[in-house]
Amino acid sequence: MARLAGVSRTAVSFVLNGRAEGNIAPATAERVRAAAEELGYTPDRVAQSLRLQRTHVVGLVTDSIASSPFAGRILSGAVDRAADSGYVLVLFDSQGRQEREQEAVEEFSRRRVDGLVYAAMAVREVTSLPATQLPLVLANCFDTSGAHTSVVPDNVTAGGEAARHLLGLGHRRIVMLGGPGDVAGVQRSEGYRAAIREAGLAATDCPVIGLGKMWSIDVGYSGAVRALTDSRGRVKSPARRPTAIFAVNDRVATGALLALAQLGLSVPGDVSVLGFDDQEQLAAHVVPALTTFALPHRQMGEVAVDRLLGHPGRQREPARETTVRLACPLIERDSTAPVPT
Amino acid sequence: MARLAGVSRTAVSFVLNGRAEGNIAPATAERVRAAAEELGYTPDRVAQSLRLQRTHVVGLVTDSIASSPFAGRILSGAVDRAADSGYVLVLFDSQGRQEREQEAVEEFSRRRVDGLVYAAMAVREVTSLPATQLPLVLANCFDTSGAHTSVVPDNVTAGGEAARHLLGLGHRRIVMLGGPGDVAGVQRSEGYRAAIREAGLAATDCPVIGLGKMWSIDVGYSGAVRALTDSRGRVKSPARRPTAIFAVNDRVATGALLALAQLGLSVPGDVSVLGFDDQEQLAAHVVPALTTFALPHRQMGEVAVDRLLGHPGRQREPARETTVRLACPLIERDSTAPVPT
DNA sequence: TTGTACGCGTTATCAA
DNA sequence: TTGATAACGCGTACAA
Repeated sequence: MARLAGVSRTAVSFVLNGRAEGNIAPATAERVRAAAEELGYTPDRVAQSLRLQRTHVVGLVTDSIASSPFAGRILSGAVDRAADSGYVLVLFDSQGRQEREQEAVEEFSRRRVDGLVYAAMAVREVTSLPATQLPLVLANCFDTSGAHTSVVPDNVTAGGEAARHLLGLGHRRIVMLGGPGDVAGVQRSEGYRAAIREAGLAATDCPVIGLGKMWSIDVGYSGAVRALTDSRGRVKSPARRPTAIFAVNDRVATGALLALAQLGLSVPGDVSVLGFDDQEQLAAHVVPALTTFALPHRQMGEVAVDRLLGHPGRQREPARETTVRLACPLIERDSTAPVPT
Repeated sequence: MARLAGVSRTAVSFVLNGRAEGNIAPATAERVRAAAEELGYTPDRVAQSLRLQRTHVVGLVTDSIASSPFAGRILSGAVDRAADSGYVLVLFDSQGRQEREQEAVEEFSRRRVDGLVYAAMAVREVTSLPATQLPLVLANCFDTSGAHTSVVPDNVTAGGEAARHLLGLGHRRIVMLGGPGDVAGVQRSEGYRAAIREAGLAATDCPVIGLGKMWSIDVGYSGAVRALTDSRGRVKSPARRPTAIFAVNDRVATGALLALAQLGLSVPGDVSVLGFDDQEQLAAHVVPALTTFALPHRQMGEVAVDRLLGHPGRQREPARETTVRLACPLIERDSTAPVPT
């Protein structure tokens, strides 16, 4: 390369790194650029990494990219932001096997990645973090020690909003399908209960029905059937049945929709259904389309690498809090309506 | 490191790379290992890469990890197999913007990745592949030129199996919901039609109802309503309505389930529903659970990197075909049954 | 069996 | 303003 332009390697390096100004004669710089263009020359990142002791690589390790329909969004958010800063993202998925996570981190360490993000596919407290000296930020999970900055969805606030939304529509007999059971569940139901209490309603009128910890469509289906039928299996009378269902997630809500259809009840005519997650391919497409809360997955990926890379977070304030809680905006669609009179 | 063990760098390198045998005195080798252990020393991959001119990195670029509920499986399959061979996977997601793909490939090239896999999230023909000298294999897509080896699901065979499964249960009035519309659709309907024809049935008894190209739940819902009701909006009589529905994917099948529930028809009592994809969190959890065809996403990721890395594919034969077609096994669950008599 | 010296492709220092 | 030269941390001929 240097040969072709008839200049020194130093000159080439300066020009290509934008430090030509004031160091290299404009004519020389131009010759260098021309030669680079002609040869398709481009600095070798490996050599650069060795020399600079910075790889411009961030490692992302996750407990399972495959198990969640959302995983993609946090990944692509992270990849995107990394790319914006000239970083590249290397991925490892432990399939939930802890020891593999440790190995992955060690491998990443050998590869001299500049930082690590640990992403959980279901929000949770992570108990045993891989040991490492590298900068580490947590996405969709947190450690109680608070040693690392972590970015998570604000489930409890959204849970409260759920209650207030339904209350605002006039509903007074609401059931929440799926209570505590995982971290997201305890947070959502906590916010929900608090808001119900604040509104002066009895917890017995607005019960939280536990659904175990597997919140799938079929579970939502049978939960809804239980909430809407009496002991003889008949649909409860309008005066006794709930007028609204707050489902802990969109899959449960979908199960409820299925049950409602089979029971001959209309949504939102007879009962309103409120979901959570704004699950792709589901929430917006079910019939009727679900009113729900959007989980900021993409944003979590973005903010995580922003923090890691030292961007103040693209917010006004440098924001040094160790845990950043992202809002879950309410997406109003067709499954909720004022209480039938 | 060499200092601590009191040996030369050569010795360290030999020992750590398993070339000690016959070159290094066992005692020395042991001292080296001990020292490495104590220091937590591990060879620097960056320096290694530079020296060996091999990075042990494979780059994966995709049109969109986020848009598909399956993406994760092909990713994690790829990551896994890469890890098995001491490779690491770097990820880029173009969000469908072509020019970004080219940039990504160039960046990967600068980073000296050892190979590339291009993964599409919906099976399709890829028209403009990023230009590159690097070894490249295609996952879930193909180029007509056949210049690259590509690994794809065998949709047409599965389409035929769908017809034969339903036919075998005695069904004679079947409707396929969602015909051509994307590549997967043309392939599935092609196999389906051929099998119907082979069975000697008239295409008019087993029509394929087009559903555009967005195969979502709501689309399946209205498609099913159309197929099951007459012009006055009443449910067709048992003698006239189809006894089975073959949905082009599980979301469409789910829409059909929703419609059937609202129309008061039971599944599989009145009509059988057959899906496609075995979509995670959906097919197995809908009520009733869907009989469907599993898309071999994880396997596609695995095979793609196997091919890339030169493993003959872990099959008996070296198998040099340029396109490997992976089977989509039928998963029998509860939504299909013999035709009602 | 062990150690020396070189090169991988950069960037950075410093003298010219 | 430019051009040698020295690292960065490794692997490996080749000499000892």
